Amino acid sequence: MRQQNLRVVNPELKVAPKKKEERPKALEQTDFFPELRYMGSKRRLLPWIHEILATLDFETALDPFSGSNSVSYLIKAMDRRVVSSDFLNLSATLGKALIENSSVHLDGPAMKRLLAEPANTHHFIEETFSGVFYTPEDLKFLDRVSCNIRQLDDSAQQALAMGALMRSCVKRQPRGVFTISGDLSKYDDGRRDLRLSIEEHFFEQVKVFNEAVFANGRRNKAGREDVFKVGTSGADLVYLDPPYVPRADDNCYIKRYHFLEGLSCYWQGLDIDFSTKVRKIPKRFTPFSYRREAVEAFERLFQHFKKQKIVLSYSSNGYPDLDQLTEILKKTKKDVRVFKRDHTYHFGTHSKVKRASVEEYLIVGQ
DNA sequence: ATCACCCCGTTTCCGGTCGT
DNA sequence: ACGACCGGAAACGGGGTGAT
Repeated sequence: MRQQNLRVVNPELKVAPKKKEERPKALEQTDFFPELRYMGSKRRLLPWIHEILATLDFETALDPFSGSNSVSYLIKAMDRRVVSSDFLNLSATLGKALIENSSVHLDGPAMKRLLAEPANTHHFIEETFSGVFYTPEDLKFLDRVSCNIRQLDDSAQQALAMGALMRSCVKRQPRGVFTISGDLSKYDDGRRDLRLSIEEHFFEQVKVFNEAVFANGRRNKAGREDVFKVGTSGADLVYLDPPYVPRADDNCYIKRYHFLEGLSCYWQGLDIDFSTKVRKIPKRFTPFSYRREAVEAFERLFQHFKKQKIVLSYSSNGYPDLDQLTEILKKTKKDVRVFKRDHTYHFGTHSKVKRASVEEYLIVGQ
């Protein structure tokens, strides 16, 4: 405890607690959300998104680009029914653990089974990623737990354990992306997360995921659907956070998170490209990644959700630009409003390099 | 209360190939 | 020639923490 805290202060005079009381309950719950270091994550924007969602009348929300599931988590915390989906299995897994699951935890018996030495151990991860990521002990541990996860009876427990395992892997990496490999000692700045083994992380992350589980009195769902195949019946709002075409770059999530996507299904049915240094899996197609197809993709997207209120998350970095997007949205929605907010990246790159200041948008159409 | 030091993010850059 | 695409990696300052 700090010295200053020992000073006697009249609690009535303190201002800070008053502020705390004013913070919405839903946002308090989002403090428990286990963030991945995920590209495009809206976690820091959750208070702003909450503010705008709170003005809208809806009972059931779709989140078909769920990603890290942070916005689904927020909407669940706002006591609405949530249907979360993504075309990545890692996102669907996080959704099953934190959105669909309301009550299941990883208890003692489950942990015992997860950590047991399996009868017939597979060595796929150890054999494939030796010298690429992690230590041999870490890789052996990943093989062991991966095998044991599939032996659990409860699918929510499986998802929770996989979520904890994925977050352990992310924390053990010096950067949030799986594009750097080999000798990563130059990135070692002494931080605690790099000193812990994946096994040590796993124990911590199981606790974190257990504490993140909550119920909101609704039957929430999480799945892995293409956005154009997501069912819309019964939903009155859709939150859309599609990948966007960057100005001069790509937005491929597989290239950054291939390891987590593979891990989430133990690379079942996935082809590994051994010509790549980091053992990548094939990129998955989405029209939102291509300049040629993005405009048409948005037209189809808005058409697909023509009966729902649309809340579209977007940034000034993207193509097509805000004006084009609002014009497209006006084809299916009478009332289109744009909320803007400056987004300063807390971390990141190249302050010497000139770049357009980024504005985040929420475009609401109803 | 101040300040040095530690932690750590994630977009953007770079150099290359491919397709037209 | 040109832009799209791809694999891979760098950047550097904000914010937290603990010692003083």
